[in-house]
Order: sequence, then C-alpha cells, then structure tokens
Amino acid sequence: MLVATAPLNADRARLLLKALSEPIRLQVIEVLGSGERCVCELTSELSMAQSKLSFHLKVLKEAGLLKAREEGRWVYYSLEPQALDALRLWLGDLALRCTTPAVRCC
Amino acid sequence: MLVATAPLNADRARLLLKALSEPIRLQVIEVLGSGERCVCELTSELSMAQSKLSFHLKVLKEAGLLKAREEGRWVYYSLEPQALDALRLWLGDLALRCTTPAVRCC
DNA sequence: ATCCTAAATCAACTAGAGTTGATCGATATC
DNA sequence: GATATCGATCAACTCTAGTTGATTTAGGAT
Repeated sequence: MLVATAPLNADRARLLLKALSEPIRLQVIEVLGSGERCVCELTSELSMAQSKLSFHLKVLKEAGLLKAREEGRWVYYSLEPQALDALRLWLGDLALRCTTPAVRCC
Repeated sequence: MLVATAPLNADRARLLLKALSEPIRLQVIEVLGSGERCVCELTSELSMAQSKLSFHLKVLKEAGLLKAREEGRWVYYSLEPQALDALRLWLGDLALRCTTPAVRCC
C-alpha cells in the first residue's frame, strides 16, 4: 500500500508507531519474523478469532508493515522489513533534533 | 519513573510506541527538543488547554520519555533522550528477528 | 492572612479503537 | 453442480483514550 524507502513524514511515522503499539499486532509481527504465514496458520498459532486477526492484519498492512500475497483462496502475509528500518531512521532523526541544551523560561 | 538504559521488554516498548503515536505528544517532544520548558511555556507555545497538556505530559513521563524538575511552583519538563535510543535499539532487534526466509504453510 | 498564579487531578462527556458473531464472495474439493 | 473452507467485511457492542471545564493543592507576592 505504501512505499517504505522514502524518508518518513511525521504522519506516516505516527501510523507505524500506532500500529506497533498494540500487543496483538506486535505478536503478529514477531510471528511473521520467522517467515511468511497464511491467515489460517496465524489464527491457530495465536488462537484468535479470524475476524479479529483480520482487523489487525489490515491495520498493519495499511501502515505498510506487512504485505499480502494471495494464492488461491489463501492469503500469505509477510513483513516489510524496510518499514521497521524507516521508523528507526525517523526515530534517529527525531533524537538528533532533540539534543539542544536547555534554555531558562518564565 | 523508569530507567531507560536497560534493554527494553516488549511491554515497555509498547508504552513508548503508544506515547509517541499521538500528534500532540509528538509536538511536545519536538518542542522539548530545543530544551527544557516549564508547563506554562508549553501551554502558550502549543496554545493548548492546561489540563489537556498536563494529561499528555503525564503519559510521556510515565512512558519514560520525559522527566520533570520542580522549582517553586513551576515544573520544568525535559527529554530523556535515552528513551528514544532504547526504542531505536529495540526496533533494530525486532527487525533482526524478522529476516528469516519464508516457510510454506497449510 | 489574603490573593494570585502554576500545575495536577477529577468527573462527565465524546470519539475512536478493538471485539464479536454473522454474512458474503471467492476458490477448492467432491 | 453442490458443498466446504479461507478470509474479508459489516453492524452492534464494549472499552479505552482523549477532551473539557471545574476543583484542588501548593507556592509566591502583597
């Protein structure tokens, strides 16, 4: 859905952060870390209602963290590792802009 | 509230991700990037209701992204830059665990 | 002591995210 | 063709996060 190589703007970074800040979605990411899976496999591995999983997969995909590959009636999901990298770079940039020494106020 | 140097567990990482995934809180982080500020200054700089700002400052502080320094009736907030670093490291680690090649399922 | 201001907290409300169970379209199998 | 299964979607619901305005606590100034 989205290209992950371009430098992130704050909005897209927020989408990534939000997508990752949910326990179930983090589980999905970690499972997919060991390779592409079809939805049925994820469902049983995470013992989770299918519609629930589907909801979270959609969020992750729209954030650009996952890609889907259809094959017959199965859909295989896998990570877009560049998305994590892009987020890391963005955080690094944020950190850089956050090192100016303190100024007195009031 | 929390020490940022130890390697993050998933829970604490989630707290950081969630804290950062909110536009107002991101603004706060960026303003504090140019140095420590008191709440009154943040309030006027972001033209935001005081209670609203206070709410978000609390979230950021509890996530370990900010620290507060009280001085008389003023409270100065500043960044905990290690928190951003820790999150970056955690993301790097997550990315590493996410590079295994695909396995066929079903 | 009285008054004023800084900042946290609270209760009531609103809005959005996540859950659940059912349904639907598509594809595979018989 | 009939049936079964995969996975997306939907509507109704619940729950949590965020907002708002008022109140509270504490420090400074007069």
